[in-house]
Amino acid sequence: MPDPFCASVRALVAAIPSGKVATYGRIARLAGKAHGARQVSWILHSQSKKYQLPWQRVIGAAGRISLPPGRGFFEQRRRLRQEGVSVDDRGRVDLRIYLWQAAGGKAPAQKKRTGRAGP
DNA sequence: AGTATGACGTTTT
DNA sequence: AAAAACGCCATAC
Repeated sequence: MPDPFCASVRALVAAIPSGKVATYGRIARLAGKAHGARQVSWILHSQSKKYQLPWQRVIGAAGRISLPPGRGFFEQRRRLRQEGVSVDDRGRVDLRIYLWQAAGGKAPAQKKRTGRAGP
């Protein structure tokens, strides 16, 4: 397993807490490859079973399950719901609520004033 | 070695 | 808002 990227991806995915989700791109970036989203998906596809990874907690950046129906879409939806994640019938998840944000990874959002003084 | 493919993401219609 | 086009990059053949 001389592939650090692979190991990082596994560690990151394994670190996603139950009830939260992450996106392929996010994982890829944290693992060091800004454009490795596809590779993350490939890694999950090939090694999720072997390493017991919570692959269901990784979805597309649009907040939607990327897995095509017939390839595990329903299973992923079921698993997520079982963990308490609300999933739309079309596989949509509200990232504002369920997106996992690594501790210390992002600066705490400062107040984002609307720009115009209040009423 | 070159082409096709995909559990992606961003940009443009 | 939704769909298509384009870019990326490791595997498969």
